[in-house]
Amino acid sequence: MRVGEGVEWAAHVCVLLHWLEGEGSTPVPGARLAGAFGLPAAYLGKQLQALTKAGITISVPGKNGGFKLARPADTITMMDVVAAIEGPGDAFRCTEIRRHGINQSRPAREFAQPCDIAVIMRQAEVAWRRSLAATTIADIGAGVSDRVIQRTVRHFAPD
Amino acid sequence: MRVGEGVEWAAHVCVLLHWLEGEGSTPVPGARLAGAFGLPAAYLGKQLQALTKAGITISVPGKNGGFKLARPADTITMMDVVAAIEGPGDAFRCTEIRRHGINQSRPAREFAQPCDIAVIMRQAEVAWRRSLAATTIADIGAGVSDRVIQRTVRHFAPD
DNA sequence: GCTTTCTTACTCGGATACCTACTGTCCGAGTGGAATAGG
DNA sequence: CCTATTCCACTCGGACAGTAGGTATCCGAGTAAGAAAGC
Repeated sequence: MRVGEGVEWAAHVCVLLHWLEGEGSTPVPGARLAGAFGLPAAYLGKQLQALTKAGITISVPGKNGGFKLARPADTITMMDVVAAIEGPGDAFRCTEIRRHGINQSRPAREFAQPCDIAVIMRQAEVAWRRSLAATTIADIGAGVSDRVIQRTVRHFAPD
Repeated sequence: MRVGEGVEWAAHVCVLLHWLEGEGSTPVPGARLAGAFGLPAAYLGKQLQALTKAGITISVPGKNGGFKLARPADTITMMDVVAAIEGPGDAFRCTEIRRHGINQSRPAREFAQPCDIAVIMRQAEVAWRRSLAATTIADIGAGVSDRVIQRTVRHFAPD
């Protein structure tokens, strides 16, 4: 089991976009975001596409275009970001192997209630999701000192 | 994010081995276990190897050999099984991208405390692990009727 | 000086290769039991 | 009849391909700003 690298990238990007947003703020180009973290711009673009499709960011085309958060940072949870990048499917997928082999000729109604193992795996996944949903993008930067944030923002100030 | 199919197989196998164990019970060959669930025997063998390395099962070589649980089923948690198959590594791995890009020339001591995003991802993973560790192999079969278990055991009775 | 048009540079978006890791398979080493030959 | 030996069938174990999904890259469509020309 492994979560893709894109999740880390997307989360950092969302936090950065949150720091940069304000009155009359302009969208931030994907290449600029990539430069901020030393990431390959082309591939980060793919993740930004996913965030946009999920309604987390908005993409603005054309000159002076770029990306910005689609809604307030305190309404975007880490779960939203993870789901946007990793996809909606569950991590564990029951293939109902209990029905194969020696039980393949059994009537389907004997398997009416879900497989216990699948239930347990699902419960664990729900716990994981709940934990991620408890934190928003706005929460994440809370522990970072204002000076560090200001220094970061200054890097993106118009020349 | 996705958990390998082997986890489902390993869990079912452990439950089955639990049902089959008893006074003077003989080890169950891997091919027999595979047949019970209609799985490819060769590949299931790979998972059984992992379970054995993790100390969950014991492998007995030679004629009348096979696999059996290494310890009481109520001391084997689902977390143990998942860790044995998926490996010990964390699902989320922080690559510290905050240090790259515009911050690459900053002194290391500015990043002394861990990245907030990594902390959140880790917390979620701990919740997942806790949930899995709360259920043992012995618990899983509890909801299954004795008749179904007896029927399954009979399939493995000596000819 | 103002408006309209055109050019241009910059942006995202999807289509296209690459590569790791999971999935699947095979054959050899080792072991225990059973048959057999000898005492 | 009992015992030691040999053989053999059965088991696991690690080494070897195949494939799906994540990683990385590129080039084209679209847009808005700005320059330039006309009124």
